Amino acid sequence: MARMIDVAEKAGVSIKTVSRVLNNEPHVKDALRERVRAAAEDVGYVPSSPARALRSRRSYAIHMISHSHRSAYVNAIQFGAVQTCQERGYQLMVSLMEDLRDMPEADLVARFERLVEASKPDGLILVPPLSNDERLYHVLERFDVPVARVGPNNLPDARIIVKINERAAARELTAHLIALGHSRIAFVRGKEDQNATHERFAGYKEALDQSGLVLDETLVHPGDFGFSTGLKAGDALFALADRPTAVFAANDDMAAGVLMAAHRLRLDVPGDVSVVGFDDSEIAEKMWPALTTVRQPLLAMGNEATRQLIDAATQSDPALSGAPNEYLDYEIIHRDSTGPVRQS
Amino acid sequence: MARMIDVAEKAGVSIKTVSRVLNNEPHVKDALRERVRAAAEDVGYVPSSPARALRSRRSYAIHMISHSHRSAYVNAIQFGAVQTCQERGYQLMVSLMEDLRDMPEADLVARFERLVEASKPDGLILVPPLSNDERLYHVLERFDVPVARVGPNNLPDARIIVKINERAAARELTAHLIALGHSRIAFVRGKEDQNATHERFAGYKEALDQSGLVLDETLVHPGDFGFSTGLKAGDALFALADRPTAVFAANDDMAAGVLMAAHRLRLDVPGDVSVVGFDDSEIAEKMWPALTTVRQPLLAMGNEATRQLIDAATQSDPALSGAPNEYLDYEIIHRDSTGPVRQS
DNA sequence: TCAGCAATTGACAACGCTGTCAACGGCGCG
DNA sequence: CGCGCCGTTGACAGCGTTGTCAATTGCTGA
Repeated sequence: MARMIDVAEKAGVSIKTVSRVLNNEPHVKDALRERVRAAAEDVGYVPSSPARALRSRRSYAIHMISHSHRSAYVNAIQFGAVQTCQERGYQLMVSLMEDLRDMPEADLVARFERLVEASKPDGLILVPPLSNDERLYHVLERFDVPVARVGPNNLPDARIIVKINERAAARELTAHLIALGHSRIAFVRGKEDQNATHERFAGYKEALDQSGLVLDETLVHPGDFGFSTGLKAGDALFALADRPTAVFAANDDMAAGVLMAAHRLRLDVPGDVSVVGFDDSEIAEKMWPALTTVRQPLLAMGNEATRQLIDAATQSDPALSGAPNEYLDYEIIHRDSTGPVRQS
Repeated sequence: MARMIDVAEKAGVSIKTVSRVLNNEPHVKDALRERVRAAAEDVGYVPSSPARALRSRRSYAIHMISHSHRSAYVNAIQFGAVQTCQERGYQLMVSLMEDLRDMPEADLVARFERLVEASKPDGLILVPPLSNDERLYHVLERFDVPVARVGPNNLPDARIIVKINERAAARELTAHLIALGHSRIAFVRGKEDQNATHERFAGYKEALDQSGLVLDETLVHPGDFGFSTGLKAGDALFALADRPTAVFAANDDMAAGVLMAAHRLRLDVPGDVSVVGFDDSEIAEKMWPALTTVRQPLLAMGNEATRQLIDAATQSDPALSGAPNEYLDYEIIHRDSTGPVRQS
């Protein structure tokens, strides 16, 4: 309701001075600065973001794009993103993007053109599997918008990446199982087009190698990160004559499926079989038994992605931005689904 | 990049005509309309939303505000909201709001002033517990912005409400337990400041009354909708000399806690005790045993809230809008956590 | 004391769009 | 045949802000 001119009149200055004060620009005497601030407070001034965006070509908005598949993982990242946006006076907008593989290149470009051109976000946040999509990567190269990618990533020269060392985490978690005496450790893979599947599997394999164990291909099962494929994998694995004593599911949802398969067969967890997951999503501690898993600092990842985007947008010099893309810390969460292998 | 004037030049018309065509306004000959559309397509025109918003005072954005506590419930509603926004060419922005009770009235007003004035959303979506907050209700009355509230609601004359009949659902679910032979049915309450707690409890009580059962206050336990209070309630209830044979937790997360308490005591579910929840959140089918619960059409609720807001913003005549606030359909989902009472 | 320069302040245009209103042309009707 | 009306189209202003640049002020140093 109140506009800049109202503040200007109240303070007895020009509207440009008000603009300067409210944007913390230099070249205003401190006394005047104070007077203007007081006036703004007085009339309850709130800047109009459309006007600002139109004139300054900065929208003070970050746009997060996720695959059209709900997940606690994405939810947590988004939550972190909103937090940081709010702290810094930014807005978070969210969009869904259906499966990219079914979309012709031209549509994809058009889609992003609309998205980027229309609302001119100051930054884009991409989450898996979008964050590691090669076509999308190339399409976005054409647009002049900073992009932050969350999750494991193997794209060339992608600027802002926020991730943990999934391979090391998987290695560590597998090593833990081995230390408990397990040698027949099954693995349930996730979606094959997601980098997480490969990183986590690689870590699993490295741990086996380091302990001199051989990878038994019959213990590796496909999956899609969904509960039902975990269930299916569990059914298959537990039907094996020589049952695994531990199962590493590439994420928590599939671990829940494995647990259910175990329960149905009246197998004791962790007595008969240990189960671990990955992500420490919300359900991990709510399962029976509570799941040993790898905690990803998803909130912090959302925070960090947003922070870096805002910094990039704020600093005029792009060379300044970019705290190097180091790994965030993960943590192995020990709960009740793992135990020493049973002496038989 | 391409502006309206570029389209206008390409089509050999004035920019106002282009505006008319792209906004589907009348008073343009069909032939010309086609020519303009083709030109727009040709130059890859994308309207600038800041400019539109500035001039027309419509932002084509919906703002969803949620409590700063992540939940699958809110996530699902938001998902529905984005879907509909995207279909209708709107943007969804999300905000967090910390606990209102700790906030002085003045701060609350200021907060919303900033939010509503700055980005001028075409509508606000409120989810529990915000959607039933009385102070917030009064604050929002002052602003000229349509508000949609999701979830059970007892505020006076609140315009757009999207909900299911929680009381009837709770009654039906309880009746189901009674039909299975249960008579000692415990209830775990949620947060006391949320309407859902009271509606669900009321339904539970009505079912007992209708079957001539008396409500045993020792079987009613407090909670806060969180897993850990469910666990605590379960511990307490199962320690009772005369244990309940069924537990109705006011939401799924608490039901998961009750289940864990049962498992720890080596109680068989549903053999020794039946457990039900409410919401059919994502974890319901992933628990052991899979949870019997009430499905809320959360996606549809998000869709509906958004649809009504957009309709209200689109139609100039406010009387036209507002399909009356009827209940959306719920569904009792029968899974494996309920069974007949054991003959002893 | 006064030129010269930096610090401060303001006037004005412009961002890209839509609302208002005027101009134009064709057509029905007297 | 001419008047007036309606359906089309366009010129122009203005939404609220920031960028550019000029004007003013205050201060330093010769």
